[in-house]
Amino acid sequence: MGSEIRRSMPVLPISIVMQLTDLTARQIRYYEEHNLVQPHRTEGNRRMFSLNDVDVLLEIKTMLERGTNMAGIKKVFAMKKHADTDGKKEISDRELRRIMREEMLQARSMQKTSIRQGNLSRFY
DNA sequence: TTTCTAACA
DNA sequence: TGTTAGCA
Repeated sequence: MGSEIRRSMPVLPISIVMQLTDLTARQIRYYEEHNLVQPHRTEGNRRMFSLNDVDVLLEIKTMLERGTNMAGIKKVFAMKKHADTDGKKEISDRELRRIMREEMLQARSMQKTSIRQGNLSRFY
């Protein structure tokens, strides 16, 4: 899983991430406060993001543009973490399913997929 | 020069 | 979320 290591390598300063995602530094730091991304820190306390972090930020941006609020975004990401860890464990929160369904429909209605369908499809 | 934290005429 | 202050 070498490519995975590469994607997780913290090599991008916030300025680059801003250009890649079209998000402001304020927003990026705000999403970090909410644990949506966890960039590494340099000795000088500077944030260093990985390509995976950029992907997460882009997904957040997509959901934001669609109107999803922080609460909804948090739930979806919490679910994704849960899915990665427990594989195929049943979801208890109905609202979470509703948000997930909307996310799937939205992603499907567009040309790009904001969330890997392979990870979510098994819940439907 | 760039990024960081904290805070709000 | 923007923006600014004062550091590192």
